[in-house]
Amino acid sequence: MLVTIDHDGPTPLYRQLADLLRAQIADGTLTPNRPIPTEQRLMHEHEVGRDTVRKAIAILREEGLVIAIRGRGTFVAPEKPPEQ
Amino acid sequence: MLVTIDHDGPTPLYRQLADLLRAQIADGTLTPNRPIPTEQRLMHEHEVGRDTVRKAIAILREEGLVIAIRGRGTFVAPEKPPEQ
DNA sequence: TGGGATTTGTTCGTATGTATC
DNA sequence: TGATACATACGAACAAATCCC
Repeated sequence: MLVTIDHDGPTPLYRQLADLLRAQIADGTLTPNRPIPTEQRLMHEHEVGRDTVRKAIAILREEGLVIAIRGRGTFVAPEKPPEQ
Repeated sequence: MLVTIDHDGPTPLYRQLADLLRAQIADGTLTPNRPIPTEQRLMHEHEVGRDTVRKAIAILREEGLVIAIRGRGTFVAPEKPPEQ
């Protein structure tokens, strides 16, 4: 993963991180029913605070892309059946 | 609770909110040793920012009406014994 | 059975930047 | 200039659920 967070740009960090994770779900780097990195890992990998990580994940949760379970982790949502 | 915050009037929002909460303590809507609504709840209920909520609560803290505890909440101060 | 580690959830504390009036 | 107000960002403490030995 070469995509990084721009700590200086105008785009909020939490939105950049949400975009990054969303892209990883879209391209298969993160797969359905499997956990995404923990908040701690995301904090350290991207050098952001927990607040930023949680805001990013909150966006993905609202979008239905991930499901967070206390004590277990946050998982990529099951694949949505193709709508017709 | 019908009292609302006037977002357009001349009175600062944080002072309106402080007045509102103080009134709720006075009339028993908020009771001693019990938590007042969280910052998040106050933000959403009154449609103001966190900054405004915290400024309002800061006033009540200075007045000794509430006590804030990190990780727990903000509580109406114990009843003051009648002074004689 | 128990206890510690992990992980997400909640809440207040603090600082900075921007915009508006 | 200063006060008001919101958004962003990091921290700290506590709570609850889960996992593992």
